[in-house]
Amino acid sequence: MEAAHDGEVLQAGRLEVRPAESLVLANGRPLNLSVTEFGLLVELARRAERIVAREALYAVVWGAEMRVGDRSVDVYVHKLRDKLETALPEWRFIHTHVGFGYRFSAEPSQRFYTDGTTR
Amino acid sequence: MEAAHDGEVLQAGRLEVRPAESLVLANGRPLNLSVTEFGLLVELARRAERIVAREALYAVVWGAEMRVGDRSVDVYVHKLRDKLETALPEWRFIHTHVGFGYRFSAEPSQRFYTDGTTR
DNA sequence: TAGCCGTTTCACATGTGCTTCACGCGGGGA
DNA sequence: TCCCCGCGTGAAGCACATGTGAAACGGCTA
Repeated sequence: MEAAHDGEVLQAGRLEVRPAESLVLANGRPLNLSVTEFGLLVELARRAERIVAREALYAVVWGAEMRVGDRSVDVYVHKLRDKLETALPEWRFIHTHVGFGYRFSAEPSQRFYTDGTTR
Repeated sequence: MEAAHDGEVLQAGRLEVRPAESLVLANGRPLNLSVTEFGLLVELARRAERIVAREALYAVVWGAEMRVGDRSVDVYVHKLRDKLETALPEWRFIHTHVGFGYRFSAEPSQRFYTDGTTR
């Protein structure tokens, strides 16, 4: 069945998502997310390491077909990145694949420069 | 079994809840709560660190299904916060998760400002 | 009966979320 | 080079959720 996610715990780095409890922990501390933000994060995390199209995310989180030109997913990805960045600055979780969609994956947030250094 | 709470003692910071004795201690001093206030606090404390929906709280404390638009839980959360704040100003116990419900957890009542200081 | 206490309900204040828009930037193709 | 398209980002406007004080109500007791 589709909804057998009771004890489901999605982990990525120091991020822990518990769909059944509507709870997200960063470093063990609860994150304050809106219902939509939470839904989007859950669906992204469930599809970790895979690229998910905006239309697919919209369909499952908003429960409707995405209209052309609708930027809601983009906006909410931005909100999520904000909060995740604040809670866990050392990691990046949501990666853009231009023309395809987003991919969830915990990766160190190193900033590389042309000279090869990290600052 | 569900009701084996005889010697149950719920502790959170300097707050101690003893359901079997209908007693709540703050800094060792008994708190004066009404029956409903006490019931709500017990159920919140039993579910510490988890988000509990208003409907769930109403069901277990009032023993009935919550009607849409009923604000009782909100009002009693407010009453509880009042009394807890008076007794233990340094701690915050009941946290709101907009759209989801309340979460019980003893957390220092620090006020953070944009400049990063605590006043 | 008057008064107290706890509960419920209500109205208003405040806070937060959702959608949409506008602008900017950067890469790729004409 | 210029233009177009996709995406990042901040903000405005409205809707909704929650906080809060007080009135209304009912049972109990002095």
